[in-house]
Amino acid sequence: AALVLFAEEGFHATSTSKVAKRARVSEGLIFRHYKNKDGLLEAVMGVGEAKIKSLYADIVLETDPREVIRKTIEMPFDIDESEYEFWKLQFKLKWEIKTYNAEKMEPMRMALENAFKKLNYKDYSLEADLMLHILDGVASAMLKNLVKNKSELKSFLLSKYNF
Amino acid sequence: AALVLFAEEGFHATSTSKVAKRARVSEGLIFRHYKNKDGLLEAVMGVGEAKIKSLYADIVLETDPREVIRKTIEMPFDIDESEYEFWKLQFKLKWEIKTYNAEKMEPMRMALENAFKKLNYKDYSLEADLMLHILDGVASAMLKNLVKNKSELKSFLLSKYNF
Amino acid sequence: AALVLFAEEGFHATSTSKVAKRARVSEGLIFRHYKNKDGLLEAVMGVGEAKIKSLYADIVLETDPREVIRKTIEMPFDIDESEYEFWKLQFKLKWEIKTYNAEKMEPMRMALENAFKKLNYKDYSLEADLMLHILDGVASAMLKNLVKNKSELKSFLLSKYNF
Amino acid sequence: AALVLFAEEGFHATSTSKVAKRARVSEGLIFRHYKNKDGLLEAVMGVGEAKIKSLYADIVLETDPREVIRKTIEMPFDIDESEYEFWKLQFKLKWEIKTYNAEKMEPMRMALENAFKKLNYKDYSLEADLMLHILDGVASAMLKNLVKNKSELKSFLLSKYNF
DNA sequence: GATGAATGAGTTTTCATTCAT
DNA sequence: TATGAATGAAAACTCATTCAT
Repeated sequence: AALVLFAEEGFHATSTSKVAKRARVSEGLIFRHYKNKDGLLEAVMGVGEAKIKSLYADIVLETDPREVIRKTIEMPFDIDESEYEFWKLQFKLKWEIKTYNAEKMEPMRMALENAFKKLNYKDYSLEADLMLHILDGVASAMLKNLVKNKSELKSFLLSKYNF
Repeated sequence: AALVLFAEEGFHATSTSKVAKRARVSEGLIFRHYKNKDGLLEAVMGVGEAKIKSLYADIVLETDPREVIRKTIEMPFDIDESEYEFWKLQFKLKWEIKTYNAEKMEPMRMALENAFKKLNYKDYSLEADLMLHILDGVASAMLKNLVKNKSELKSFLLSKYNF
Repeated sequence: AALVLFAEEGFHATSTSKVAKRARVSEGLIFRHYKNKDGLLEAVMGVGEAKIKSLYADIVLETDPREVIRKTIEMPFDIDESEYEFWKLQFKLKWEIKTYNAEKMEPMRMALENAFKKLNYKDYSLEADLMLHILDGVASAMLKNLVKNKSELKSFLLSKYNF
Repeated sequence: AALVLFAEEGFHATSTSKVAKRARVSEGLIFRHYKNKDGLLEAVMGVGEAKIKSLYADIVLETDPREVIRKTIEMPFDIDESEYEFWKLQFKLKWEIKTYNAEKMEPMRMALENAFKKLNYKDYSLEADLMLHILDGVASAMLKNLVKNKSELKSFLLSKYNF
């Protein structure tokens, strides 16, 4: 319940009472389980952390450089719409919470850089950066429901990298 | 003051009393001028609206297609750091506020689409979309201070479009 | 403006800003003229005082006892509907304001008592009291728009006292 | 606590903080239980509603017409002084609150009308109306402590209706 | 494990009042 | 005489959090 509400309205705009009502439990129970509203947020983000890591793992462990790039591009398009709320929250929090750590991305960046290097891209480091920015932009747009035809955009992006 | 604080902490996390203190006025004055906390937000966004429109105008009125693309790419890099707070707010609000309208972008998109068309890009419409997504991603990263070397990234992006 | 609003919404529920807006003057002006919100109330009531006194005068100065009673009964029915707001305020204030003095009524009561005495009513003092209570009740009902047919009620009341 | 204070000072002149202090609870609790200050008022009035209904019931269900009239006249005099605050509030609210419904009185009026009819009063409807106005006036005066000798007034009134 | 009554500090908002112009 | 910007205190209301049960 917290996940959905935090995603919909934002962390600060969501009261614990709202969360409790939506979850159909007493407000007190939240604090019994999570100590804090912040604790609740951490728990919600913890679930995310795991999800994100498993997503990245598939890419980071990939050895074929072409596959690294393909999988990276496909990643945002593979998110099931049922998980949009969850991801919306993640993206929102990157703006809302000071303590949101950017280092989470680092392994991904390294994997990408490596892939571009192996494929003899000149500015492999910049290529990696740019790709992450692109995917951030694309994912943002999709989560805000601003992309009408996703598969079209996906094919287009892939074609840009010779797929 | 509201602009800075809303950008720093988010709209909901900023109390009107904080705004008043920062602005060195009484809290009451805020409500005399803006009626609501929401009214204050609207006013702050109104300033933004104007700024954005004038920025877009330069691009939308440009006739040379190559120039349209160059100017578009350069736009996020031309933002003065003193204006980062303002833009951070705009980007944050796109997530936080339900009523934030996406149609603001439409003229820009049309200008880009046209430019790509004139330059004989096959998927001109998708090219326009993608460019906007890229710039959204790049700008986001810059506002979050995640880009170390901006000019390098700028050149790199320009080179991708043959500049 | 104050009169109307105080009557409609009550003294405490009416803000000076509302009064100013309705009167189409600045809020400051109210305080220039009346010093206080209480001062404004006093001024409004002062107008009332005069009105009431002149109404009473006609009865108190009447020498014919029958006429005293007739005039007293007719008094609430003779109020023009345009003055209802004013009287509503007076009645409201009797409940709302601690300092509302009941002695205002005393001359009237004396006049009535005297009249009943002259007409050989046994309990002339109680007759006077009762008549004032009746008229208070009747006037209240009329001001609250609870009386459909006023002239009928008036005739009925008069007939009770042999008119 | 709210009942007493609303009665003493009026609804609008009583702050929720005053009510909380008097009730020796936190201010927040008021809003937890009643949602609004208006909600609190409604609750207070709800208690009144019940009280009033039970009072009326005794009269409305009475079959002997003489008894109906006697009981009606006696009603305001039977109010215990400990309940004056409560009734003061009811009377005050009739002026202060727009939504105060007059239909509450209707059953009483019908009972009275019927009684007068059975007793062959010519203008039975007007007699009923008048009696209610009288009692309203008498009760008002008593609640404002304007009646010195209540039992005297009561006997006097009863005698007027041949008791 | 779960509830719900209760709290205190804080938030938004209102309002009477002041004051320079 | 009149305005309107400004204020400070208080009002209504919210909310994270505690605690006895």
